[in-house]
Formats: sequence, structure tokens, C-alpha cells
Amino acid sequence: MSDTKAPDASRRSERSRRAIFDAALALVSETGYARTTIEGIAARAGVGKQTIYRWWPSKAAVLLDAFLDLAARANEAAGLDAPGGEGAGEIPNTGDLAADLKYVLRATVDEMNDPAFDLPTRALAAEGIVDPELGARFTEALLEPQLQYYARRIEAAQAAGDVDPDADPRIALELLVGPLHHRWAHRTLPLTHGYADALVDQVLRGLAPRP
Amino acid sequence: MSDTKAPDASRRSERSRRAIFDAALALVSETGYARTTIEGIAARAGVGKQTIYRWWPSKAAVLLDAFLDLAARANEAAGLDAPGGEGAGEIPNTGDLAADLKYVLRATVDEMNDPAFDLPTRALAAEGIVDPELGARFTEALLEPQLQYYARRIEAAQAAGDVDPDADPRIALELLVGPLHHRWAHRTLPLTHGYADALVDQVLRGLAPRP
Amino acid sequence: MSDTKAPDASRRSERSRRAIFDAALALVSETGYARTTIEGIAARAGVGKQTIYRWWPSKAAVLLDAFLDLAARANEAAGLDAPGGEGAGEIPNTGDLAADLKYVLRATVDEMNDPAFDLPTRALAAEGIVDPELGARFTEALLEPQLQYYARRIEAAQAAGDVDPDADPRIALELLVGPLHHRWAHRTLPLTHGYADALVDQVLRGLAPRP
Amino acid sequence: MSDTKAPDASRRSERSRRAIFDAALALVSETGYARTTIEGIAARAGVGKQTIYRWWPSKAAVLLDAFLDLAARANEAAGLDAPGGEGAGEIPNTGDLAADLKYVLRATVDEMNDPAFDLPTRALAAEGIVDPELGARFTEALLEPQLQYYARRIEAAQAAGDVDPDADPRIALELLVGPLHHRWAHRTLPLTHGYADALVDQVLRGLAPRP
DNA sequence: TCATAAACGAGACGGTACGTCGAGTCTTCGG
DNA sequence: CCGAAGACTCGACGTACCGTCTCGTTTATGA
Repeated sequence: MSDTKAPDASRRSERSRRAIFDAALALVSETGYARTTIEGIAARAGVGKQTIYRWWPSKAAVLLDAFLDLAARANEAAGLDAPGGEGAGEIPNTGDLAADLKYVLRATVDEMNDPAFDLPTRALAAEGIVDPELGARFTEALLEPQLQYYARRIEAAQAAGDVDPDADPRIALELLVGPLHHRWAHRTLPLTHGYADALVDQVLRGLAPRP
Repeated sequence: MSDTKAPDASRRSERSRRAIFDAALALVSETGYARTTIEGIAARAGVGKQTIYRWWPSKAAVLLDAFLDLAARANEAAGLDAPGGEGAGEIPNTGDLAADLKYVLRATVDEMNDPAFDLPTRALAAEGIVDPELGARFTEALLEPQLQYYARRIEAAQAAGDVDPDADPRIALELLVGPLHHRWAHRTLPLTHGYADALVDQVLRGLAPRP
Repeated sequence: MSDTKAPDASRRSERSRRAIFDAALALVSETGYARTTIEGIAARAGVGKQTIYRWWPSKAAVLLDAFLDLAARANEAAGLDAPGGEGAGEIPNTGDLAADLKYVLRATVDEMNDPAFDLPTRALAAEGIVDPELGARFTEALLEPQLQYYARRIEAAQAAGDVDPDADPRIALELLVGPLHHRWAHRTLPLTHGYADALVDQVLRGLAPRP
Repeated sequence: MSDTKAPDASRRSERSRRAIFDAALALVSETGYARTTIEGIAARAGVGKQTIYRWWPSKAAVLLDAFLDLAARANEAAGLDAPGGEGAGEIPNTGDLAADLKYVLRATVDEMNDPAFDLPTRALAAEGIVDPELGARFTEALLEPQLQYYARRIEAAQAAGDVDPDADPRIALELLVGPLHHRWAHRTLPLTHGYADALVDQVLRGLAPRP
């Protein structure tokens, strides 16, 4: 007499799962997150509503998983094509910290300016701001791993003597991504490569090893 | 030539307007933004739904105005009780830039940890991330004026020789509020006074006048 | 301390009254009674809503008065152009009862087939069926006077020896208008001159003086 | 090729259908038709509004079906308890036409004086007068079958030599029900058994076989 | 002959119900 | 025996009018 509610994941239809992800991402980018409905996703995916409710608790959760899946596939496809790169997403280490950070921040700026990434990301970020549960999953699965790349690169720079060994890598990394995020979230000023460069330069001034 | 449907603002009921603000803020802090409905606000305010729809286009717009009104009244009540302070909200200038910034950032951290401010702010920020129109109003009316206080204090510090005259005050200010916002928005790590202090110290290292 | 609500009828705006009647009749014939609203009448008449509510208790009452006014003006314009006619609306008395009744019933059939009369009459009749108050006014002001014309003509026929003196004129008259009304109200079969004639013939057979 | 929105009637909830009928009839007789709302019916029936809108186009249509259902059940329960009667609703044929008609017309008068039948019938009749669509359904489903009973009884009387074989049964039947209906609809004079009797006598005079 | 009180146009107000949409649950039926 | 299909209850949406209530603005005496 076990839990009558737990669905048997092993019997899950992979075909339906993919169709739901595809439908969700398509609808969000076509009509916006707010106008995307679970009924709509089900209809578009050719799936019963219950098949969605069985596996996800909310629209946001569906979209988060869809996004994660998208990111995973993108990473897979990415491979080793970054300069000096090892793992996918890892920040390159050419020995020139400023150049490496500028490269990554410029790429981030480009993503933020690309509606294909921008719109669903905004939807998820907005939901995560309000819903701690979902925000935690978002942070954990997408944001934090990315921040660790920065941490590792900065620690490498400390080991190489390019950064003050007393500096806190966590604070350093937040000085890089925080301002970018702020402009993106509040649309105060345009996000440009120039801004990314200036940001890196200013932050690195504060991280320089003390004489 | 203009909108033929515009209601006559001069005949507007101030009593209803206030009741709507109060109800909206109360409901959001009691039950959360998502569960707050226009019907609920109207009922709580003892007001017809149409009276809300007549003056606001959306739930978010109501809440934004309610928040603005709240902030305005708070500012009015604030007056001159900040150390070295002149205008309400202005960052104090005691001559010690680090101390002044830490004072303000600690206050900001406290607000972010106070559910009374936190919940409606999250709701508005989330809506603003997704709805550019509303986000613009939010930024313009609430965020940007606050950022200008930072800009002025930093410029004063430049004039006093405490900050590199070549530094860009806008970038400097974003280095202060961006990371704070980032932690708040994504709940990556706790927001503490210690974090505020460390942030100010790290940023000011990068702003120090060159020898 | 008399009734504080009674408006001063002597100061009433005749212009508004006419405009309201015109607007009401126009709207009912254009869009139907159900879709006609007091707000609509007021707007069309260029009149404040309160001017309607001041003088009438309901939409149906407005329409009834509008209809009465229309009928009064029609009667006024009618004059003496009926064969053998005296008063307006009076049933002619040419000495041939059957012919006189057929003449009047054919005219009634024509009115019932004319949408300009049909639609507002249906609206009023329907309202009167459900609302006894209004129904009484309708019957008293419009229907009963008309029925009296029949009563008088039948009594004249009795005096002339064309109708059994023992027959009840009220029952006789209802035998004439009742079936007509029935077909009109329920749209069972078409209303034609032939039907009017057949009806008169059949009824008069039952009214013939006994040998 | 047909309507793409048509719901699947085979999956319809019989329980909801019954609850809606019961609620509709109860509300109409308790508070009157005008004050009966679809929301009210749904609430009383413990049913979602959509379940009403899914299956009926209007309040009047709901009530008509409820009424039809009521009549059908009443007929079913009626059986053979009328004098000389065969089918339910059929007019008895005792050989005495006048008596049979008086029996039925008196029963009709009684129904018209019984608020339980009167109120919903007035509501439906009123709606049918104004809405041809609904009126047609009303006439077809309720009125016309009843009129056919009269037609059949009169034809039987013609066959028996009690009625002029040249008389039109349709006109004859309308002479009986039309006046009754007229008094009922316009409330001109009270509906009594005496009136029913007088009506039958007067009409039969006109239908007597010619010598 | 003007002041003054009313009726007037306009329309905002608190409400009620509308008809629609989607959420999340429950039932049926076909592959 | 899953899962698509979709009917169900529920509740909020945004709209339309209701009937009431101010607002100024005519208007038409009666002091």
C-alpha cells in the first residue's frame, strides 16, 4: 500500500517529454511567457494536460526543465571550441586574465541582447525572483555552475600572482556579473562590449596584488 | 486628437484611490503577489472593479503606484534625520566615503531582509523584468533617483580627492548596487552587513586615486 | 414634510422628453429591446442618465410611454379617414358587420406584419406578461380602449338585430382578437387577410340571431 | 464539416444536467425569472458556469429545457387517469363534445391560476414572443402538440356529426385557446371556470352542423 | 431684473452579472 | 493499462449596465 501518487518514472514517455519541451519553448518565444498556458503547451505538444501535471508542478517548472534541457544539449554540442578551453562553459585561461574575462563578459552581453535567450531567461528570472523554490532550482542548475567558472578562473589568477591572494573570489566574481545583471534586469543603460570591457578593467584595478 | 476614452481625473475619488493602494499593499504582503487579484483588491478596498480598471491598466500598475505612493509618503516623513543629511534619501557625506557607503548599503541590506519591503519589491521587480513598459516606470520612478544619490556622493568624493578623478561614477555605482541586487534577486548567498562592508572595501580599492 | 423625491413636472424639459422617446424607439427597432439600455438611450438622446431615472422607473416604462406617445400622435394624424368613421380608431359601421370587422382585422394583421410596429409591441407585450404592473398600464392604455371599439360595434349590431341579443359582447370580441393574438404571439401559422376573413365568418356564425 | 467546437454529448454528466434543471426551476419559482441568473443557477446546482455555457446558449434555453424535462416527466407519470382517456394529454372523448372541452379548458384555467405553472410559463412565453428562435422551440415542443389534441377531438366530433364538416378545425381550436390565452397574457379579466364554459358554448354554437 | 433653485448634461461611483479563459482534477475510451 | 482527450468545478478575468451620487451649467420664474 505505497504512495498512490508517485508516477512510475521508468514508464515515462520520452517522446511526450520532448514534445512538451519543444512546445513550451516555442510558445514562450512566440507569444511570451505570460500568454503561454499549460493547456496551450499540451495542445501544441499533442499531449493530454494530465501528462504535464503528472510530471511538473507548474508552468514555470516545465519551462525551467525545458531550458535546462536546451542548455544541456547546447553544451553538448559546444565541446572544445573556446580559446584555450577545456570543459564546456569553462572560462578560457590564456594567461591574460583581463582578456579572458572580457571575452566571456562580451559573450554574455551578446546573449542578453539576443531575444531568443533574453525572453525565456527573463521569464524564468522573474518567476525565480518571486518563487523561492523555483528560484533555487534556477540558481542551482544554471546560475551557480556558471559562477563557479569565474571562481576557478580567478583562483587560477591568484595562483599565477595576477590577483591579490587576499581578495575574496566570490566577491570578485559578483563584481563582474552583478552590474551586468543589474543593467539587464532594469534596462537602465545599454549593454555593450564597451561596458563589459570597462567593467573588467575597473574590477581588476581593485584586485591587483598589493605592491 | 487624444484618447477619447480618458476619464476625467478632476472628478476622481481620492478616498477610493487611497483605499485601493492600502488594499493592494496589504493583500500583496499577506498573500503574495500572484495570489492577489484585482477582484480581491476591489473587494478589500470596498470599491467597484471598474474603478480600478478605469485608472490602471493592470494589477502591476496598481501595485507600482501603490508602492510609489508609499515611498513618497515615507520620504515625506523621513525629512532630515540622516547623519550629515540634507535631502531625504541623499547619501550622507561625513567626509569618510567608506563609512558613508557602508551606512547606506547596510540600510539597503536591512530593507532587503524586511519582508514588508521585500515581497512587494520582488513582485514589482519580477513584473518589470518581463514587462518593459512597467519596468521603465519602475526604474525611472524608484531606481534611477536612488542611483543618482550614489553618483553625487562619488562625484563629491572625486572632488575631495578620495576617488580617482578618471573613474566613471556610473560604473562605480553599479559595482556597489549590482552585486547586492544579484544576491537579492537570485538568493545565492545571505545578505549581511559584513557583505556590504566587504563590498564597499573591495570597490573602493579599485577607485583609489592613482599615486 | 412631504415627499422629498417628487420632481417638479412643470419645469420638465419637453425637448429632453421627446429626445428620449425618439432615441428609445429608434434603439429598440434597430438593435432590439434586450440590447437597448438606459445608458444607450441617454447617450443617443444627448441626455443625462438621471434625467431618465427622474421620470421613469424602468426601461420598459420609458418604452411604454414612448409607444403611447407614438400612438397618440398617429391617432391625431389619422383623423376621420375611415369609412363611416367618427372617432379615430373607432370601428366603422357601414351596416355590414362582417365587412366592418374584416376591414379592422385586416388592418390589425397588417400592423402585426409591419416590423416597425411588431418589434416594439413584442417587447412591451413580453414585458407586460412578466411584469403585472407594466402589463396593467399597457392593457389599460393601449389594449382595453381598442377592445371597447369592438364592444361598441357589436352592441350596435345587436341593436340592429344582426347579432343575437343574448350574446356576450365581451366574449364575442375576445373570439375575434384572441386567436389573432395567439398566432401573433406564438407564430404558429402566418397571419393573413384570408385568416382574418375566415375568423370573422366563423365567429359571426356563432353570433347569428336565433331563428 | 460541422461545428468544430461541439462538445461530446456522450460524455455529458447526467447528474449536472439534472441539478441544473432543478436549480433553474427552483430559482425561477422562488425569485422570478428576471432575478434568476446563470451564475445563480450554477451556484445552486453546484456546477461550474462553464458547464451551463457549454450546453446552452442562454438562460431562456436552460429554462425551456428544464420545463420540457418537467413536462416529459409529468406526462410519464400521468398515464391513463383522464376520463375516457388514452394517451397522456389527449382530450377525452365521452361523446359529449361540450363537456369534454369544458373539462379540458377548466383544467387549463386552473393551471393558469397556479403560480407554480404560471410564473415559469410567463417567463418562457415572454422570451418566446421576443426571441423567434426560442419561441419556435417553445411552440413546437410544448404548444403545438397540445393544440393537436384539440384538432383531433374536433375532427372526431365532425366524424360523429356533432360539428359542421365544413368547419376548419384549426380555426375552431384557436377560437378556444386564443381567448383564454389573451386573458392570461394581458390579465384583462379573471380566468374562471365560468368563462371557460361560456367560451365553449359560444364557440360550439358557431360550429354546429347546418340544418 | 436679477437671484436662486430646479432640472439638466455629464460621468464617476459601488455593485451585479455577464460570457470567457485557464487551472487543476477526474472520467472515459482507444491503441 | 497507459495516455489522449476532454468534461468537470472553481475562480479570476475584463466588460457592460445598473441605479445612485455628485458635479458644474442652463433655464425660468417669483422676490
